[in-house]
Amino acid sequence: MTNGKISMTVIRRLPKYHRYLKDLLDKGINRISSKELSEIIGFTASQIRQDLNNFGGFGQQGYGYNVEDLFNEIGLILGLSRPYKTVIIGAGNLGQALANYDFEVHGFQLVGMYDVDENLIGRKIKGIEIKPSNRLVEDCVIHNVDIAYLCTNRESAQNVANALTKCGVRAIWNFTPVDLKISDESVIVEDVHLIDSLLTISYFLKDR
Amino acid sequence: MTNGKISMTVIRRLPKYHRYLKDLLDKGINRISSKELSEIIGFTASQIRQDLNNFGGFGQQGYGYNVEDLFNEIGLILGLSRPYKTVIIGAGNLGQALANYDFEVHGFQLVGMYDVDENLIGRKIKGIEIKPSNRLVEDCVIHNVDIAYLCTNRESAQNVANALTKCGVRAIWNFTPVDLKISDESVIVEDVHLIDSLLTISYFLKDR
DNA sequence: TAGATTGTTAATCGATTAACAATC
DNA sequence: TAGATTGTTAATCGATTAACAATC
Repeated sequence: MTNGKISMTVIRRLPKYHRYLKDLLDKGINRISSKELSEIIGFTASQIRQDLNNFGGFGQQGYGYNVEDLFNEIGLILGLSRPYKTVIIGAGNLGQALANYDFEVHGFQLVGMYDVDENLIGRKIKGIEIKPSNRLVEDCVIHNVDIAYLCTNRESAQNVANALTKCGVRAIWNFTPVDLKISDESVIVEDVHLIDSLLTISYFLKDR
Repeated sequence: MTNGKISMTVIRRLPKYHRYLKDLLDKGINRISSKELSEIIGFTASQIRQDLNNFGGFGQQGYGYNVEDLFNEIGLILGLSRPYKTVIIGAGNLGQALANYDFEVHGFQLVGMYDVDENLIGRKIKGIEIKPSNRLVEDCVIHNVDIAYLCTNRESAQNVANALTKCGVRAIWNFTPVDLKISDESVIVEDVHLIDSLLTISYFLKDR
């Protein structure tokens, strides 16, 4: 199906399809045309058909798409068919917030939390004990961790990232305001630069 | 300078320019060419010159750009010349994390935090007392709040958003997994859909 | 079958890159 | 002045939209 040359713009729309199809499913709707989906999701019908046809012909002429089938297909495309092991580095408010999100339902299983703060070490969040950061590398190797949620301060970010790439972690979800330099190109870095997002707001507010 | 038809792709790059120029400034570098900036920021030199010339001719032929001037100009473009008043709705871990970020240095002043949880109401975060959510509308009007950080659960998100638009809030920074429906088109909504970001990671991990 | 809607090709639009004259 | 680098136009590339034949 997928041929590896799917564009980033398409990939970034996939989670939105997934969310809206879940909503439709929960509402008991089992059939939808690209035109109807267009009206609720806000992409054009043409774009929806183009996007989906990157991965296969999931629809049926004269009928549309089966909601459940399409939801499952997109789940497969997004890699939700199997679990991922995750760790959180930096167990402050943000790290704790992420620990409490229900990412497990999508297969993201939290196996460790780490911090350097003695006041946090030993505490349990969602059944996971916060451990000292010097245990991180060892644990990642033992547990075969897939994804690290990086919630440290800006100063530690690059060093922790370097350590993570050396112990087999395959992706870093980066919440620090640093653009990480990663030598291993197979490691995926997904940035959540909150300040960039906030400055976008102020751009639009400035002359109102 | 700005003519209102700047594309979203350009606008979303501005905060990154701002960050990198700050770094250069802190390093004491006061002059940079588009080529040099290109090498550290990762955009092409051509793109950098195109981007900047949307807003004015900030450079000088044969010389390049003055780092401090350019940093200040981009700050102005991003609307950082004046303060914004902000509130946080939902004072759980995420809300508290946002309260503790140093957004004040960019002029985002937190003036209120709200929650429905009796265990949280009355607590102080960074000198701000968490108040019951039924005080939100009144306070927004009194304080002339510009931006609301929406950190409620999915169920409350749309209702709170409706209330916010009615009391003059001009932007919503949306951390809920809901695509808000806002009738007032002048209200800016900036989504931080964490789950979408995480699913993008799993897309790339799936067949590795 | 007739109607509906897909899958897919072609046309358009917008964004990025390349090139170079202007000029500091 | 000569060299460097911008600002800006033109060329290319990629993404979106439109159109329609295929087909359920």
